[in-house]
Amino acid sequence: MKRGKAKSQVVTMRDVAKESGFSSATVSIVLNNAPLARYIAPATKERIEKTAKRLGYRPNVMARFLRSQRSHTVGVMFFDVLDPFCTPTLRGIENALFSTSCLPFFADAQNQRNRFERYLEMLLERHVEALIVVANWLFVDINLLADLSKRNIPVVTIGWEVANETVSSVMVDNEAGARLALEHLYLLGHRKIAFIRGPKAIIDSAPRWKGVQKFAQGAGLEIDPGLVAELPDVFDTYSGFEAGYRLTQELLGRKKRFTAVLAFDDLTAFGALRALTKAGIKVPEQCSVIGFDDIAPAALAAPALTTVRQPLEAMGALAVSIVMDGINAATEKRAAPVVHRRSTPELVVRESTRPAAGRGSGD
Amino acid sequence: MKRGKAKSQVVTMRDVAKESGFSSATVSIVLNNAPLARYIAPATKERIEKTAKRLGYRPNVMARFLRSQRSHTVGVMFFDVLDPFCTPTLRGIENALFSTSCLPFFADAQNQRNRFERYLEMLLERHVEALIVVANWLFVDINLLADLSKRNIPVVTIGWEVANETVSSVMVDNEAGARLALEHLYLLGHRKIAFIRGPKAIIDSAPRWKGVQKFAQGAGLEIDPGLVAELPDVFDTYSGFEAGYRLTQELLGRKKRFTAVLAFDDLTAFGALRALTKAGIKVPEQCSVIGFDDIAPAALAAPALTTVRQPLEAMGALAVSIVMDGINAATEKRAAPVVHRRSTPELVVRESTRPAAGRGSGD
DNA sequence: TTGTATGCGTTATCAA
DNA sequence: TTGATAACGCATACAA
Repeated sequence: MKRGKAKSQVVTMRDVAKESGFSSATVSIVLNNAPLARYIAPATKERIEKTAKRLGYRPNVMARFLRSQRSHTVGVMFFDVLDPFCTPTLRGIENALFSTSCLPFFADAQNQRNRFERYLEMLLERHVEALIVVANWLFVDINLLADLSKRNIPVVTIGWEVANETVSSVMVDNEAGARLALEHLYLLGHRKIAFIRGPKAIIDSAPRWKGVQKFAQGAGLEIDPGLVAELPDVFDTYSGFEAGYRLTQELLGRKKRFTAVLAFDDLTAFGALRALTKAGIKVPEQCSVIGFDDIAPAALAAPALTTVRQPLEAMGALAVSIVMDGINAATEKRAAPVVHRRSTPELVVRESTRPAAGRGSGD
Repeated sequence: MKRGKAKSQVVTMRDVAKESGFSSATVSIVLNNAPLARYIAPATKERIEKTAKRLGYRPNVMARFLRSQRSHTVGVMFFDVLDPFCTPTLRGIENALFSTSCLPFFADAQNQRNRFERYLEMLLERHVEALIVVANWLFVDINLLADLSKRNIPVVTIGWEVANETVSSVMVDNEAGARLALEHLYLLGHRKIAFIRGPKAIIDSAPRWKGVQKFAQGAGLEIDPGLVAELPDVFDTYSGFEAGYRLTQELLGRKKRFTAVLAFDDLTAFGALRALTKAGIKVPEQCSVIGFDDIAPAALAAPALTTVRQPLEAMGALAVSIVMDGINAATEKRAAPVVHRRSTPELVVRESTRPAAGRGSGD
């Protein structure tokens, strides 16, 4: 009944229609520049557009969804957004999404499975057109994600790969990255190198170690098992730091000389850095340290950390382009191809590495 | 016409109605546990609920919005999400929002005014029920936000305050924080202290400096103008680091002794740390450094940074509770109160500060 | 070149 | 205790 203007500050299409003197069908056609707009008189168009602007009309995405079945919305789910890995990835996703006029829903599982599931539910209730999962370690039932794909909702994971035929993924080329890191140390003359391997449960660990082994083999570098440590499978956000610290102390305790540490990731490297510093060993003068990831603190540390950079922003953008392809495929009733992309890591040389001390320690 | 079951994997309420043999009205009443559900036969309820579960029915939030005018969605807008200030804040927001079953849209202005405006537009099109703005420095036309408030969309800013009667805000008590920092140095015996003040354009700068001055006055500590530097008004994400580095070098160049540096924020402190290290001055042995914010890298640095902690997660949660009050007020047609909250900072003592060197440098 | 009518998935009002 | 029906804001098929 009473359409009180008291309540409704929101301008609807009907308001524009009434005000401009045309039907809402015409208004719809004009404002959306639909195919039929070809046949609308220019004067009409102009009048409608002007009143729309004057009234401050804004299309209602939700009402539109009811007809078009398009929500112009995607879900972005993090396993743990506090992981420094996530922020640049998020930036990359946001940036790429911006030009598609899709808006992302933000969800953070906080490494809890039930939160993950609840968020999946909420995302589904809101009919996201795609889902991007930024993953680090938590293990989620693959079927949950596969279910989405079956509903024709494209899913892509970043930093984690599902052994599954229905979910796309974007990961850095871990093997190449590890090779880059070791090669760097090798070219600086380091031969006694300590390694802190990643936890078994993390998917990146194996390929990184493989990269190390392959390079070592090719270069004739011997990996001393006495200089190899491995991170345990515990996953608080910053556990890598603590563990890196502890393992480096332990390595130091073994009384085997080493002139460089190759850490699983930057967090571990920071832990190593602190342990070395505490032990009175100067980095990089007496020992070099190299990390992996290039998270923000790497550039801030003193000494600034040499590391292998994951192109996280680009990976985020890549993920967006993959799901967008999927959305377009779905719209055109084509099957969305599932792809697994590998991005190329890059060596970033800063201050924590330098040529192996001539004589003095090594050899 | 043909309602092909080929396409629609989505279960609607009508599907549940058809399958259970009741009308969709009844289904709606039961599934929402509406007041009328009191009068529905238990057997009916059970049957409906079972079929709903069996079919995997999920309410469509958008369709629901059309009737209820509630989108169960809020906007979270960042000026620059790469600022380390943002991540914990985001976590706090997300965490508090989770229990309200509102889902946040993520928007990042990347410090660009036009992006900010475009996102505002997109958020409005999606009928967010509230807006939380996580701000650091960019200056946005206040009226844009005030407009939202006028539409009964509650707005709260975190880390930035609008000189305006319609937008709520949450900030740390900068004055108290600065006092905490200086007091810490003072109690450690430092008397020759260098200061790096914040940029004029940042709202936090003035109150922090006021806190410093007040404490100095109260304690009879002299602030040597020759030991005071000020960050310039440039705002790339990490410009504070560079500037802190440069200004510390300059301070060092003035040849005036100082035994501690009180930096505007952690980024600046990291810059100072590096400059000191480069100059061969050991921290904290020869010079203490204190920051402000307690961003993640502070705990990772070697030495770990002593700083004043902003309770960012709590601030995010507080912002959520403010807008939720606003939403509830709007629902009940009450006026939403505008509030300005100050959160209490906390001193975090780590490794970068220690008692002033007995003799040797100071005095 | 433009208008009318219908339906998208829900919920609220009214009848039965 | 339950079922028709209308309406939310929009876009399309069809009519004019």
